[in-house]
This record gives sequence, C-alpha cells and structure tokens, in this order.
Amino acid sequence: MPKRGYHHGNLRQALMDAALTLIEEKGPTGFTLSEAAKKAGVTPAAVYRHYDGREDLIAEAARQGFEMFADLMQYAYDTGQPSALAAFEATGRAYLAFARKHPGHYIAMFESSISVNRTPELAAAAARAKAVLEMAAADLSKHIPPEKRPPASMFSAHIWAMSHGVVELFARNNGGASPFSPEDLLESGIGIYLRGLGLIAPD
Amino acid sequence: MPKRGYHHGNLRQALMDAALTLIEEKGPTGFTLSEAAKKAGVTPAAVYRHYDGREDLIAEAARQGFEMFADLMQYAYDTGQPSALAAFEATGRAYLAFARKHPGHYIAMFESSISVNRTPELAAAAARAKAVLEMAAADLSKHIPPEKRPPASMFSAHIWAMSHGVVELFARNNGGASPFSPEDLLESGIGIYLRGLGLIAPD
DNA sequence: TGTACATCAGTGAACGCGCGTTCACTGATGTAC
DNA sequence: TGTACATCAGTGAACGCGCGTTCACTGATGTAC
Repeated sequence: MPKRGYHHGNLRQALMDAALTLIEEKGPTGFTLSEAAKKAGVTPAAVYRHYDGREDLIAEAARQGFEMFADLMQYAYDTGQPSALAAFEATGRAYLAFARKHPGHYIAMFESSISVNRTPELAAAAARAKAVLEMAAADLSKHIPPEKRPPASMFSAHIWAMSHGVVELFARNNGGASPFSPEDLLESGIGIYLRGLGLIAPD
Repeated sequence: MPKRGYHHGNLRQALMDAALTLIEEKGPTGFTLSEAAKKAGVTPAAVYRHYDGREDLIAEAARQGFEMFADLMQYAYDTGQPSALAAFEATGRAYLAFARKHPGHYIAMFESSISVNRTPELAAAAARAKAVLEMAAADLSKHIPPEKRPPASMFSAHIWAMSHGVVELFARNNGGASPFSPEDLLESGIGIYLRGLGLIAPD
C-alpha cells in the first residue's frame, strides 16, 4: 500500500481494484480506462504496462471473478456435505453472497459484453464455475426417482436463473422493489422448487 | 415513412426506433444520442425538438416498454381465464415473449441506470406492470390453503426472478449456455415451482 | 385562389470535454563485477 | 562497499475521435384574410 514514489509497487492490483469499483458503479460499458488510471493515481499510459487495454481489464476482472466464484461454490458444496440437500442449499447461499460481496466481479462476469470465449483462461474459469453448479444439481438429482427426474443441466439452469434473477432484480439497488430480503427470497424460492421435485417433504 | 425532404414527418418515432435498436446492441450506457440521430438520418441537434436529451430518450423507451409490457401481461391474464392456473401460465409465457420481441425496451426497463422514479409517468407505468404480475399471483394463491400460502408478493417475486434470470442468462445470446430453449426452461421451472406450492398434482 | 406572415422542424457550426492509444522520454530499481 | 550499466515502470505530450449540448439560422408548412 505505501511505496510512495515513482514506482507504485502494486499497480496491477490497484488498477484492478479501481476497475472493479468503476464497473460496479457505471457498468462495463460505462467503465473507462482513463478513470481507472486516475483512481489508481497514475497516468492512463501506465495501464499498458500491466494490461493490453480497456477490454483486457474487463476480461481479466471477469476471469478473476469466475475463479473466485468457482472456488467459493466448490467450498460451499464441500463443507455442506454429507447431505446432498444441505450441500445444495449452501451453494445457493454462496451464490448470493458472492454477488453481494463482489458486485464488480459479478457484473463483469454476467453483464459485460465480453465474450466468455475471449481467452482460453476465461473460458476455462467460466466452465469450471458452471461445472460446480451442475455437479451439485446432479448429486441432489440422484434422490429423485429416475422417471420423474429432470435432466441435471435443466435443474441447475432453473436454480441459476432464479438466483440470477433475485440478484438482478432485488439485490442490486436494495430500493424497495420487494419487502423481502434477497436472501429470504432466494431461500424460500429454492425451497418451494425443491419441494416441487419431491426433495423436501410437503411441509 | 416517405415524406422525403426537409421535414421528416415522423421523426419522434424514428428516433425512438433507432434508440431501441442501439440500446439492444450496446446497452443503455453504450447508447449515444448522436448515433441515434445519425441512424434516423438527422442532425444530433434535431433530437432536441422531440426529447429533452440523451437520458430522456432512454427514460421514454423504458416508459413505453412498461406500458406495452403491462398491456401484454394484462391481456394474457384476461384471455387465460377462467382457470387461474391457465391465466398464470399465460402471463409467464407473455413475459418471455415480450423480452424476446422487444429486447430494446426490455433492456431500457430492467438494465438501465434510469431510476424508475425519474418521472411520474415512468413510475406509474412500472407500478402498473408490477401490479398485473402480483394480481395473477394473488389470484392463483387463493387455491393454496391459507396456512401454507406464501405472501402473494413473494410468490410473484419468485416467478419474476426466474423469468428474468432465464431471459438474461439463456435468452440473450442464444449461444450454447444451455441445451434447452428459454421457453422450455421457463415453463418447466415454473411448473416445478407450482408443484412445490401444491397447485399442480405431483404428477 | 393568392398573398403575407407566423410557426414549426430542421441545419450546421461551434463549444468544451474525455476517451483509448502511441511514443519518446526519464527516474528508480536491480545486477555484475 | 562502490561503481557502471541494463532493465523496468512510470511520465507527459500528442493524436484523432465522437460525445452531448447550445445557438443563430433557414427552409417548409400552416393559417388568416
């Protein structure tokens, strides 16, 4: 943090922090390289010592986000064991917690114009995150009689959609869109859904 | 449409159409007044004869969107009667249809930085749209025994969240995020949810 | 039907600004001996 | 420990560009008589 003087010492990370804050505030299209540089106390040209340009900053934020996200979901899944149900619900809570704690990353990941296939590293990180979600769903799916079991990828897509919807509609500006907290909303929504699958007793 | 010459004839609508296309392509922060003017074949200054400026264009797109959206949902609800369940499912399909058919409007409504309280007209249109959703939910809610009935506003928030999530994650770039169509995904997701509430027989 | 005039809906030039990116540069740091 | 030099990580000026907005203007349309 200190290291006052000509050399910053940790400019790469400082730029990423600035970028994340700006992405959170203005969205990925409103984000500017120059403003991030200014926020980090440095000339715009200095950014090019650490990143390939504006787009690369956003892509790197997304990649970092997917890595953290996958780690977090994996951890929640692991520590939620041995019950598949408990593990699944833990990943749901982890999803929302991540979105709230790292809004800049979340936005770069899901609301940016950056293609997930921009770099192999980004694609790999995104695939890993998705795989964790699907694993948790597949795992829980085994407790449903095969004939009434939906494909695990559909199951996980449903949960993902509801989670994302709650984040976007109710967790962003906490403004009074709903009288319920996002956490309550997501937990109750997932609960009803799981009951619909016969994974929770009907009350 | 014709009316070649100095006066455009229907510039206000032409500008809105151009703006909607651009918002769809670049998002509300990437959208520029100048480009919309150019697309409509007119000087940027001409825009000010019809709108108060850049923000006003976006806000007006959102307002128009909420009006259309509310009308559409109301119509789906009405024609889905007399069964509350059929009416409810019709509104779900209408939601997705609207998002697909009017992406510019949808984005202006739900992904823009414009506050819904920017003008009374915008706030009113948004409130009306929300009210239709909640009415459909409340209506269907009556078929659930009171002691296991969630608040209608929570019910509708769940459905809204899942719908929005499906739109954002799976209906935008139809790119292979999922092997299922958004329509199938949403319909099956809502089906499972309603089963969880005991509104559909458990198969 | 014709003319004078008001109103309307555009133009085009100008403004100040911030953008992303490049370039030659220079000050600070690290290394070889 | 001291010195010469290479490398690194910044600067600052410049570029061309497109932005939103304003202003005086002008061509087209509508209206009164």
